[in-house]
Amino acid sequence: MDTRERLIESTRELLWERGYVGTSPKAIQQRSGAGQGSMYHHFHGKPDLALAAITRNAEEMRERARAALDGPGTVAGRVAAYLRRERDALKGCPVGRLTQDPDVMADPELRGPIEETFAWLTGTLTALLARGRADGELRPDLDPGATAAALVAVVQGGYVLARATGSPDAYAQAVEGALALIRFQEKENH
Amino acid sequence: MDTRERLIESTRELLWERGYVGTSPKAIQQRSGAGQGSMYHHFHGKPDLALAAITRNAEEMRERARAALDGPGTVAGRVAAYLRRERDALKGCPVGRLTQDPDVMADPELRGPIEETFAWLTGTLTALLARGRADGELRPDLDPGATAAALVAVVQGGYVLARATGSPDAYAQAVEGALALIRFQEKENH
DNA sequence: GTCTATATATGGATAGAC
DNA sequence: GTCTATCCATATATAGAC
Repeated sequence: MDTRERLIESTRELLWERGYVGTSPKAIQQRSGAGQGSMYHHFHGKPDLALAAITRNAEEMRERARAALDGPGTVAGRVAAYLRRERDALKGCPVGRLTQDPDVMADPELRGPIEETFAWLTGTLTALLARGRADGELRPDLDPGATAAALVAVVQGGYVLARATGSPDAYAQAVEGALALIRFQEKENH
Repeated sequence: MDTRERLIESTRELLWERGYVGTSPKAIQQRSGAGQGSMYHHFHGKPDLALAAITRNAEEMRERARAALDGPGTVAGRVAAYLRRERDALKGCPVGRLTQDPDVMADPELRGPIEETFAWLTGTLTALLARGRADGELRPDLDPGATAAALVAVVQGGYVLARATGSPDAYAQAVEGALALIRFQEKENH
């Protein structure tokens, strides 16, 4: 991995662990093994480097979600696969956590990938649920948009609970609670 | 309001807006109108002052939740009242946002009130749902603990969605999606 | 491309006068 | 209780040598 790449990867990790305000250029240099001059040669500064890191975190999150949601099985099964996907719940969501970062949200460039990612995710889930409803797998009165928003929120909130309690179990419990509720939206004899 | 009180209130706001790492002593002094010496006279330092502010944020959050959950009506109605309670969704949760703050979570003292608050909240909701089930209002196969976790997660995740999209509507949508699912847990002729 | 030197502001606090 | 002075480390760069 070349220097530029190591800088991006180190920044990705640090943004995930400590957020934008909590991540200093010095910390990035130490983790990546790159020197001061090296970092400022490859990037204009902290915001520039952060943009590269955030963009990549967002892409990876979409890729992982797509993999679970595009899988085989029923709509309800794919939603379950997505929610139960292996996650390090205590680390939280690398994209969602940035919504709490005032300096990130204040900068339209940095904020962009975050906004897009959540729009894409809820949109994709909405379309999937709508298809399940059209196919007769799900109840006709289910609201795809609201349900999708609730599901994405359960994931994001599940991370908060896991961190608050110090245990990944809290995430799992929230997810299982949501899936149990979804179960009643599946029509009996489909 | 005396100086000590203004310091706590200003810190509460700043922790809410910018988190712990993003809040400097100088910013606290400016917002509260207190001088350097004044702040260090009343508190030993940033962590000490933050503890007072976090404790108060946690107490207020419990108080507000209790007010909605202890209200009149059915169990499902009280849950709905809690979820729909007036909130500034774009500001996020003053307690939940701190779970993303590495320096807060690393300090057992600062972390304490956060852990307690979420334990209390999910516990209270669990008990309420269990009562609804025992009373025959809710389906007998509903899992109170998992459902409570899912509901708390929807609230916390709803804040994330609101901030990510820049609109409080995202919060409202997630909440309504969850409430629609809960509706199917109510028994027909109770 | 990488390194070292240098620079200004801020973070977070202590000391002592009033 | 509050104010001013002072302190050392870190944040966030820029400049220029190699």
